[in-house]
Amino acid sequence: MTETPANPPTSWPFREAERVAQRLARTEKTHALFETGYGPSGLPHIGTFMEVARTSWIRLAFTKLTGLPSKLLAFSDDMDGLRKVPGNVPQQDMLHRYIGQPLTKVPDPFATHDSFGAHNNARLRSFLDSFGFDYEFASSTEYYTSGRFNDALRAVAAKHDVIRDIIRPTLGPERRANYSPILPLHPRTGVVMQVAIDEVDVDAGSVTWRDPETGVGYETSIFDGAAKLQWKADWAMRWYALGVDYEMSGKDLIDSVRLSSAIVRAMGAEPPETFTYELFLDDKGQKISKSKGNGLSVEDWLNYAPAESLGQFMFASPQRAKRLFFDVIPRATDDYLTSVETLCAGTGVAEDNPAWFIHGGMVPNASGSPVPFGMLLNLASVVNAETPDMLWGFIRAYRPDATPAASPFLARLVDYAVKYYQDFVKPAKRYRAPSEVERAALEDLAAGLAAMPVAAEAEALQTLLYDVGKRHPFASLRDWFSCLYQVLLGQSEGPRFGGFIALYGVAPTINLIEQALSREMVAAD
RNA sequence: GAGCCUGUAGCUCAGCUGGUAGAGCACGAGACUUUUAAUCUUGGGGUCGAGGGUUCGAUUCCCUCCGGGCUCACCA
Repeated sequence: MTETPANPPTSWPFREAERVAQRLARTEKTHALFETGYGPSGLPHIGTFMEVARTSWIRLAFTKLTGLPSKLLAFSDDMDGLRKVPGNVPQQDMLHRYIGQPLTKVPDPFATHDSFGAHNNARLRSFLDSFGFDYEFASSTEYYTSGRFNDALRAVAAKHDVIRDIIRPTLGPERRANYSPILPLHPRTGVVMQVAIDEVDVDAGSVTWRDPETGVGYETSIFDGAAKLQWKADWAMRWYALGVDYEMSGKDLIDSVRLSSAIVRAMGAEPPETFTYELFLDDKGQKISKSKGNGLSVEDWLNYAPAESLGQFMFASPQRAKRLFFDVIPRATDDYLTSVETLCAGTGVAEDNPAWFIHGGMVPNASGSPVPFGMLLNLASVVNAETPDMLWGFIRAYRPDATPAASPFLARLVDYAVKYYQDFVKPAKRYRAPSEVERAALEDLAAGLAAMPVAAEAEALQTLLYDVGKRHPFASLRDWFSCLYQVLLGQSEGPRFGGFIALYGVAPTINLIEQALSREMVAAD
């Protein structure tokens, strides 16, 4: 039974799912296959997360829309030849000896898996698993060697020249001369050969070619992993063989999508629905690249905010070139909180709400926070939060009902806020050196604090501050408090200081004063 | 050369299927504070890049131009 809601969802995952639904209706399929692909060269990164998350949301929308079964296939191109040795792995010399061979033939430099490819596959899987994604892993090597691609490979061989002519115009003169969609593995060296194919025997399922270095001619089977396909043909063949219904990719692959689709059509099938997303930029508007190391890693993000906020960021405007750098984290987190709030309140169409997707189509019962993340970060900075406990002290003053038990999500945010403060705000602080008058007052304060009981009341501490300030020749008490913030906390403004000391501790505060005074001595030398 | 994104308040950006512009930060004022801050209330500020077109009506759709940026053209 299908309900027809008054306001059908219009969010992009539903628009995409609609296209998949129409494709299935056209092809009379009752099961949708979504694919995401991975280059074997790198480790999982933020783009990997993005692609799987977005595809999963479309899949969720598809399920909601049609009720039909579907699957997400995470396909690793692990048979690809090792092109160059990554600089950040051990055993460089060993790896250099395997250049050109399939990654699943290259020994694992970390010696934890059967091959480098297997190692990377395992990393990919544990990465995806850590987010709880629902997917089926596929290894290109396994698919090739098991013979699963054989029929499709024969179809490619049958259209060899057509496919070659589709790709050729897009190549430079050098590659154009020897291009073939079929790359035989060298029987002696195991290298994936990019050589001219002299002859294609469709019936035998073999190709003949010549080793350009030795001049020796070979006839190689195209089946069972004895050969693989060049990238664009490989993509097309995979779509064809598996019946992929949907795959998204970055705009850098626009041309590949076009050509691979053309190849599938040449083979007499319909290419999947595709979707092109924009690439991320860094804070200066430059493209994010793994090799440059700009931008942001998943680890970075998850260090300072919950995964839900990363999902929120990835949900918004997939076809827009968004800047992805550190400063977007707080906002994404608060955007997420807003999403949860409106979702729980039942405002708007649930299926258009990012939180609905992030929580797998469910309305979370208590994933919100009574205090926005931005405010927590601000507060952490203002009160120099060394520990979550300190932050909680101030939060309780503001929101008596907010406790870790009552707001578990807030508790997570508090931890993140403290970490964010410690790693980014605190190191950037500029501590001013005290003047002579201030120095004397601070020493006076330290002595006064030393005489206080360990568990001094905020009120008593405030009185002490007040007394010390009056005892010294400050133009106004305000100057005295400004001095405390600027010299002790490295900021122009701060919390009520008596309350701060009560939470921070008397002894640590004395330490703070001593540090400030000695810091100035060092600077004076 | 081919293609993509983008140009909305000082800054960073929201504005879904067209109906006289919104948020956060910043700035101004106020409240709470025996000092300050967080917080709260409130105010100012935009010819929505330019010019055409469709429409009763366009920031929102179409075209052109200008500006900003990216991608591909070796490999995947």
